[in-house]
Amino acid sequence: MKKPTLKEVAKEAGLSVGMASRVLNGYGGFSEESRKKILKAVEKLDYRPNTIARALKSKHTKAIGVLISNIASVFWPTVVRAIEDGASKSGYHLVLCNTDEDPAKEQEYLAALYERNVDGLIVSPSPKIHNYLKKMVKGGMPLVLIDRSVHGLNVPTITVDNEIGAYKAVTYLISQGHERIGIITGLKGIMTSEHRFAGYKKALEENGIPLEENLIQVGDFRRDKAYDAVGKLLDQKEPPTALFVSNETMSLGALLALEERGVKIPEQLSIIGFGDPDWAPIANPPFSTVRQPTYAIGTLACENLLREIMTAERGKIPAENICMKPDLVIRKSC
Amino acid sequence: MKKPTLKEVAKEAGLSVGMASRVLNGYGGFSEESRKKILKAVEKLDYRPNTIARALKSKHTKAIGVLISNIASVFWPTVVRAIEDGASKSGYHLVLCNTDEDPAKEQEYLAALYERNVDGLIVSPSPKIHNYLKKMVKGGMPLVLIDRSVHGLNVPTITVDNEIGAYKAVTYLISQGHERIGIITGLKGIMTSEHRFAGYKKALEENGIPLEENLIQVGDFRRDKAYDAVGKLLDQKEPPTALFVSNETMSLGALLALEERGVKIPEQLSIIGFGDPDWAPIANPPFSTVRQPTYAIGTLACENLLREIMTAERGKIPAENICMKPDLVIRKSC
DNA sequence: ATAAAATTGTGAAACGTTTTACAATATTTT
DNA sequence: AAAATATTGTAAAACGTTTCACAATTTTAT
Repeated sequence: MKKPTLKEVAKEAGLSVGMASRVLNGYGGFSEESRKKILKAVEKLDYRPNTIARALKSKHTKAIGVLISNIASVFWPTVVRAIEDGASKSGYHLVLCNTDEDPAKEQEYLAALYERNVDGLIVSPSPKIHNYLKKMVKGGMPLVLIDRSVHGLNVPTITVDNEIGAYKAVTYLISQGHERIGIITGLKGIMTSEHRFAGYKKALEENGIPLEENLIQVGDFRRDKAYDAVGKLLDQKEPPTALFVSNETMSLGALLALEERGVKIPEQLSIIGFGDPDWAPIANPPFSTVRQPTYAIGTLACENLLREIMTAERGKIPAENICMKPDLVIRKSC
Repeated sequence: MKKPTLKEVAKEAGLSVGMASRVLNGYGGFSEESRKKILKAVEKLDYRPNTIARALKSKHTKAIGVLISNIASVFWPTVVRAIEDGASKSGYHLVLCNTDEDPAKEQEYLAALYERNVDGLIVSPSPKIHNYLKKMVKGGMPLVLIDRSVHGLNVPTITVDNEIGAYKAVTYLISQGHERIGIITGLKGIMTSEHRFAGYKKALEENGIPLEENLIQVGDFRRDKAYDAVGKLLDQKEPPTALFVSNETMSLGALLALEERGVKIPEQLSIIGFGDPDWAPIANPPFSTVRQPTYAIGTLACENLLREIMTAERGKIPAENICMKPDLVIRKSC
């Protein structure tokens, strides 16, 4: 019923606790004979080390905290899966937290994970309150930023070149002859949104197309907002002939709105979205996107974090900053 | 740099460690005066309790393990999100594990989580090796099963009535005049697959339609297998006029194959899938499905687990067995 | 055979809490 | 004013490991 302890193992084997610990951790000296005795006792009692006690003494928990906005939102499941794959290979566990872009929630989770003594953190930071994050880094907590960087925080950061991605997409639309190109942006203040918008702007500018206020709809990464935005875009006197949407979830909302209004794609409106969800090929019509290497992002984040954790001289190594280039996947929606 | 300990707090406040602990946990007697002293010291040193030490003594970690097949596969992100929402409300953290339906992985994770002293487990069990799970339950580990039940394991179980769901779907197809109805099943040996197949069978039987071997394609829940299955189905002399697909991921594969072959839906082939992914409304054509209440499943699982954890007389309460009824969502693919 | 070195083992301290038993002090009752 | 009771506080024992200092024993070198 009760978990056997090392003490009981030692007793069963007729040896001391220290000895048992040594054998089990293959550290220090012991004879072949006592090794066998201990192992036999372990077997007999079905002993399992108590990670808690170990952590208390050894200072590491083999757990890493993952803070993202929402696991139920496209992009993240794959990233988290990649992180978990990497972590479990090295015997680490994932503690998953959803912040919903809410700085208060983020801080709460950070504090809790700190109390929990996780060995490191992979965080997609919310727009505000990075002070606490900085404090943790200063306090020696290994940290890797993912999807968004934080100014003044010198830690490994895995991002996607959002500007390039958006730029490529909009440039492609322009090359197809479009001049009135709408955009549904992401949540204001969030780095990815800003960069994607910057890419949009740059593409227009380079082609001498003036920015037009009412072609710019501010979204919030959620489906319904994009759905509404499409309405506003289309109900104008001079509606856009093409549309760039800033993330997968909003692409869904936009397509839904267009479907309902019976808008012919790409005849009446061309559309391209940031993020390449698995449904893109079977959308109506097959949906053109900017694809980010989701799994790779997770893998890199995990690798970098584990390296941080392992490295004794933490902080001395200049933080690597990895920016992945997204690809254009042209299907039939433009 | 170093985390301050309770000892240091006590020293700063000029009181004993025991006193500090009492104040912080609001337990036992202490004067208003010493309360203030302790609180001031906590403030000053920015003290944070060490969860590890607390867990070692108090025997609970405020962590729950979640074992699912794959977080990157539809259905699970929402379920996990729901679980996390429920857990965090009560101060619990989630340790996320992907088993890939692999009994070996499952067992490994279970053992690790046991060593980690999680307070409870939410598990979607893989097809084999439930012995270990049973052992853990006997050992007093609170457990809630999700999506699949295990014979002989008397614990709360949250499932979907897969048979009814499939039955409804296939019955609907029959009502539309179809007689040659194909199925792409899930992975053999997994309860959900079997039940969905049973529903398919039952619907056919009730309508006097004989089961036809070559209309039954065994899938594995993965996209590519479904893609191939569609090929095999369509290349027959007498291809089916309707198709039932056993999960969301495979629906994607099937639709992709149909799209590539230029099969007109629903004119040439009607199709309906188990599981209602968010892309269903914008598929080509809008995709009819059997919808399961994903978020609710997660919420219920979490509620039941927390109840198990809280309940002192664990095991005495007869385990609740919740079976949710899925709905048919008819769109335009049939 | 003795000294030196290497090996194998023991016991106890430490990790940071919670909690129990009990001591000291203050308050009430007679 | 003394005895009984209630209130605050302390000190120390747990929790289950790891690890350090050292004791006991064996092996090797002289």
